Amino acid sequence: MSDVLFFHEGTLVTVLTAQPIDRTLDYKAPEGGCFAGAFVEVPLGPRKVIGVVWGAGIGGFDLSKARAILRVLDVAPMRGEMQQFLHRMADYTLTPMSAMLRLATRAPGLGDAPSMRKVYRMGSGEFDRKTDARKRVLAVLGEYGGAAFTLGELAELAGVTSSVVKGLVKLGAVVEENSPRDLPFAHLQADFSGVELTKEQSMAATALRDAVSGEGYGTTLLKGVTGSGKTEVYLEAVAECLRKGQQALVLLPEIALTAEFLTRVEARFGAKPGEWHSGVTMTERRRLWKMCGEGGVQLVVGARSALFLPYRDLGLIVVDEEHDTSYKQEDGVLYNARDMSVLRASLCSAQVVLASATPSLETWANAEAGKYKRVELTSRFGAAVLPDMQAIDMRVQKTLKGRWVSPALQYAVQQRLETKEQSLLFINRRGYAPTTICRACGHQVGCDHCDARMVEHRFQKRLMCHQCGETKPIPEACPKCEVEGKMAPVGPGVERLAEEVTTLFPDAKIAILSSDLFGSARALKQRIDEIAAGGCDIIIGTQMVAKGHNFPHLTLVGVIDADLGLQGSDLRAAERTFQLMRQVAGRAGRVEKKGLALMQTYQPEHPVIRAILSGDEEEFWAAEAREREAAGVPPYGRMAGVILSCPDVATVFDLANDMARRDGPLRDIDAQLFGPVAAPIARVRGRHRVRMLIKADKAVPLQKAITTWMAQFKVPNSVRLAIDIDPQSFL
DNA sequence: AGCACGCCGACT
DNA sequence: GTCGGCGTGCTC
Repeated sequence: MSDVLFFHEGTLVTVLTAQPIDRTLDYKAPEGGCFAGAFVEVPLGPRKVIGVVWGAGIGGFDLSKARAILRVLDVAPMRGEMQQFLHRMADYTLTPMSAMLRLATRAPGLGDAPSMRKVYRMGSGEFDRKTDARKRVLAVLGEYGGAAFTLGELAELAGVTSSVVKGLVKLGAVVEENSPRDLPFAHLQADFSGVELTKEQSMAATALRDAVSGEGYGTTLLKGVTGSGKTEVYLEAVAECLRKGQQALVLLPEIALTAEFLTRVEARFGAKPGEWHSGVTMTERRRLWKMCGEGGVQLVVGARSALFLPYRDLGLIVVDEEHDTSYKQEDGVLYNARDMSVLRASLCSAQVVLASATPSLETWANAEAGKYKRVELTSRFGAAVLPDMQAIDMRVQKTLKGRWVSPALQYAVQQRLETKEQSLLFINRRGYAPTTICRACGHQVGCDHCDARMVEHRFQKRLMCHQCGETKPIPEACPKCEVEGKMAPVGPGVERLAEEVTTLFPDAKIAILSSDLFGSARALKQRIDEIAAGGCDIIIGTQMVAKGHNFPHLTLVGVIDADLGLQGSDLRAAERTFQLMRQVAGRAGRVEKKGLALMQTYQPEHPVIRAILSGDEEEFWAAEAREREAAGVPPYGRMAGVILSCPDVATVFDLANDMARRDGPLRDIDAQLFGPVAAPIARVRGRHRVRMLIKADKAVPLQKAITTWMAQFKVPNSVRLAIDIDPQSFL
């Protein structure tokens, strides 16, 4: 830290706060001075806010207005590389720095005094009445050496009530002391337990270890089919990082997957890592945030926002299931955690491992171009092999109206029931039916606040809007023509499929896995564990079943509608369908039985369906790449979305049209502007939404041109504007 | 984000 | 005459 700027008391420094002010403000350094990067409390108007000393003061205002920094907070200062990361990411995503700082300080009570709690350890006092309970307490304390426990922990371990411990404190046999609540995490041992790796796995592990033990930045694509042991392999890279004394970060796409992952980490390294996601308590978050900066945590497992923790010495970032769309933040700051991981690693000379069975085209192309190394796992663990994959041609299958399971699929499920094996039926639609229509007048029930259809959720006996979450009762009479008893569900949903399956197989035990049927991640995890243990015959699930859950008794996967998403104007639809179908199919036959994956489709000759069935993934990616390159779209061109929303239609369209007319700065870099058009769902929560799309060559300064372009317009208060660099969907 | 300042409608 | 509506602008 010797090269970090120091400011003596009274010198002018500039401070970045998380307030939405698009510049830093100057303050006088406090008593005792401060370093650049220090977290400080500063006065702002009548309030006190938290900020970071960003550098030397800028001046250019009435210096008599400069106020002094109130105090320097007792947390590790922000490192230069973190400041740089926030800056670079702000420039890339066109996000104000204040919003970036908000991302980087998402821990509560940073300014609070270190919170203390009472702990209990062995004392030296002697006493006469050695009851059984008292002996047990002393035995526990003796067994763990000089360790200290909280009252609850100690009482539970000794099997006594807390009053026994308190009694011993009075006698002096146990001492009570204050200890900071924010303690370092348990030490992880890189070599706690070895794992047996196959030859292929150990070669992959060696490649990753070598990358980590070397100096400098690098990214590796770890491509492995489902069940090939990707996790075991990248945990070896984590182990190498721990041996070097550096910190590691593993990003997971969904918090439902963290519980299982934590167990695996504990088995491999002998202790639990730090955990970071929306379900973690405030106190634990603050502890982890502080320990990241002090080096008191070696491994963090978390959701995308874990990328903004203040690591002291980050050596490795693993992005598991790197293709997963949930890495793209779609509200607030718009960023892709996978891309930003690469940026962060390049600024702190760390390694990145992007793990996936079905990489995104961006990552595939970067590996092809030699920007990323590529390590591959081709064989599945143990005796399991990839399932047979077949299409069921729905044009020739006789399926009744309002029914979705074809005779061929029904037969395959029946066979599994007879041999007591599990089947999974996949449908990517929540609820009972996607639309509710009046058979008398054709009216479809829509949401009052959005231009979206209401989806029937029979389970909850309500209609729900999947845009804003609004629900209303299922109407008896048509809201439009008032004819009674003519409201009918149209199309399939996971609940309706379950109903059909119940009639087809009345004796089978059926489980539904849909994200909206579970209140908490824990409840969901418990249900998944029951199912994995063989607690049902047929699983019916939505997208969530595709993500990394292991069902060892599963030998059949049936995809109800493999065509979903194949048509439409979304450039990534083919890629996403391919990834989803591969992931779902990969669930079948994980242990010793070969699995079967059946896909119901109306277009079995579609290139994507053919690529999935043939298993020739490289050809699929190469073909997709050729098409995107010809069209000049990502990853061979750049795109940015502009989304405007406002309660008033006229205001938002007027502004958008004006923006489209005055597109000089965009033309200067030969970028094309498309739109404005109403967004696919033109009204959400009562706000009218308009979209524009900018398409540019890969090498042009797109962000700079957009900034110049935007500077021309005064955006009314009622209009919300978001720029989405590298949008996931172009609709 | 807050919180001030400031300029127009229905009330004691 | 004044209380208060929330549009606009500032915070070192």
